[in-house]
Amino acid sequence: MLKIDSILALSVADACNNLYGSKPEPKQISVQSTRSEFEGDRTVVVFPFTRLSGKSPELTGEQIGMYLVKNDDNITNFQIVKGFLNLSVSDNYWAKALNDAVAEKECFGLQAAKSKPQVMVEYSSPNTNKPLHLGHLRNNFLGYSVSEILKAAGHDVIKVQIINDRGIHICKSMVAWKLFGNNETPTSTGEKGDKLVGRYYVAFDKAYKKEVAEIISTGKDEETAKSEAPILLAARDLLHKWEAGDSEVRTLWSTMNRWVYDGFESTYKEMGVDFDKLYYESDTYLIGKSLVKKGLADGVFTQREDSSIWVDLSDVGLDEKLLLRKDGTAVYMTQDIGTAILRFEDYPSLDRQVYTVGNEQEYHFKVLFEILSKLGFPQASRCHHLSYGMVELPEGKMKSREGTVVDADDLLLEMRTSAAQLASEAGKLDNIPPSERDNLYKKVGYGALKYFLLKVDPRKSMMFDPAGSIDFIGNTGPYIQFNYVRARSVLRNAGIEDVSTLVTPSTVHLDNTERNLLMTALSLPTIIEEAARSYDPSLVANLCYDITKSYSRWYQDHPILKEEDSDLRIARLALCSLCSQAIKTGMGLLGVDMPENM
RNA sequence: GGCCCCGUAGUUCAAUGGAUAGAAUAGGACUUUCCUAAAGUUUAGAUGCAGGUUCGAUUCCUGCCGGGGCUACCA
Repeated sequence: MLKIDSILALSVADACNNLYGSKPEPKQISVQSTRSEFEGDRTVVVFPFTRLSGKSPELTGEQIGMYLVKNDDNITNFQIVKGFLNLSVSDNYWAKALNDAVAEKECFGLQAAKSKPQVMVEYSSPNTNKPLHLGHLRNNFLGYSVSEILKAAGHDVIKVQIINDRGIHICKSMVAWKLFGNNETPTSTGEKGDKLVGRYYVAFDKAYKKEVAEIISTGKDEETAKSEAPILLAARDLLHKWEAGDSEVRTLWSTMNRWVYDGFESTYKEMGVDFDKLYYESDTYLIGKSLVKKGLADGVFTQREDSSIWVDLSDVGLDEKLLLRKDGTAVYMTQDIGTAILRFEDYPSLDRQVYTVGNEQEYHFKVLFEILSKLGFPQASRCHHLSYGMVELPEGKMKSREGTVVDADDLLLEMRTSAAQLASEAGKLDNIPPSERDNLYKKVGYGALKYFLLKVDPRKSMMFDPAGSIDFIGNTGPYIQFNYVRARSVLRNAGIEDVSTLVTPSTVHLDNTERNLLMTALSLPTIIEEAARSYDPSLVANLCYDITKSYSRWYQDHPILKEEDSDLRIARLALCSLCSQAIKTGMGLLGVDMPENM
């Protein structure tokens, strides 16, 4: 929806009112881009107005078209094709639209900061026993991008994650490290902390299975063997000591967690994502427990005879859900209630929370939001589960047991080296000072990866083929970067310091290709709004591609610097500036850095 | 069994109920004395099946077929 479309919608409503005595419903007025094979810029679908006119679509279009040309200065001409009214918009209007957008410079497309409600976006929230993998990359890029998009749309955004730092799984790594670790540390081995701890988690599993097999071979059944394996008992013992606050256990726990956090931190830094605040499960699960007990006292929850506590959601079409075990220990939901409410207390003006979590947890979040609602939080109805699909490999889901997990650090490294290799093969390195090369490889390699993961509708599961690697040509991040670089190069060669000096005279006539390019670039503000409303970065990614594709086609046969008509030259430089700015802003919202040379 | 999501060119992705369903890639044919060829031009190729709603359906409704997920006192 462009500005011109809102103007046209009003004019069309006027036309109907004057011609037929009543206005159509706003949503019946549909304005879209005119298909390139027809003359005109914007197209109004006239079918909905035939009810008002009582005439054929052609005749109705004819009458509205004539009215518009006569009464709206922006419209110079019209044509009817079937039930479609194709309108030609004046050169004057396009020149002004171009000038207005260029004058906004880097603010084009953005709304005033913090002009809309405060939103919290949670993303990442990994398990501290496993290094980050491809699925986390989608999660992180998505959460980061949605945060940036919400900011661009005017929201005050707080980026957070919940760190799952407590429970039996952590104790397993701790046991294994105590048994087999020989006091290794990330410093002593030179290994990333998350990888080191992940290795001991695997070591636990291996030792556990071995013990289970041994017990079974002595004649016991599998069930018994699984619950009696000494290493598991040792892990449980650690958990009890942890909960009792045993200082030795707590020290080891915080030491090993520190290793993991440091490892994650370096990966986050590499990915270019960040957080404003971190929440730890070890801090929130007790809050959750007390809130559940309070809810019980307030009559929101119910207690069974075995003393377990439940919430009954059958009134909203869901089931009963356990909130506290009969032994009084917390479940996942307990902690999430505690975390959510703690956040509302931490940020009193928080309008809603957005949870970036895989789609297998849709039910969980439905339940969580219902519970928050029952507890009297009006924000609950605006909370949103940003539910995304899995990243699948050609052979199916990633499975750590089968060793098909695509490690995040490995993939980032691979993207960097592929970018380096391609740059060198294409002979691009002469333009790039050696000191800037690594930085460029990151921009291009990570740009390819982020764009690849974000251009797909988040809700859909997507395919990644490790053997095929991610492209750098075609509909890719580097394609967009490359055209940005060319556009920037033109502006540099033209010696344009301040783009707001590029004022296109109102008499300049832009051809079809140019007007289409302009219209595409001008849709950035609306697309950002839509993307914010639907929590969908793919809309922004697709627009960046559309602009780039149009730009690249146009660039091919429209000289800019060599254009002799000085007014037209200014208009083209302005277009060049607007497109490069729109692309840079859009890609920035995806977390993709744009190089100035490549 | 119940509930939810998804089926579009060989492949990976698009398409507020609108015109002849768009791209990319892989295949065929081309373009470089010209602002960065990681580019551009051109050719060929798809809505799972069957109904319904209406001026018009990839989109909305029903059934079927196929794929995935959820349905734990796991996280």
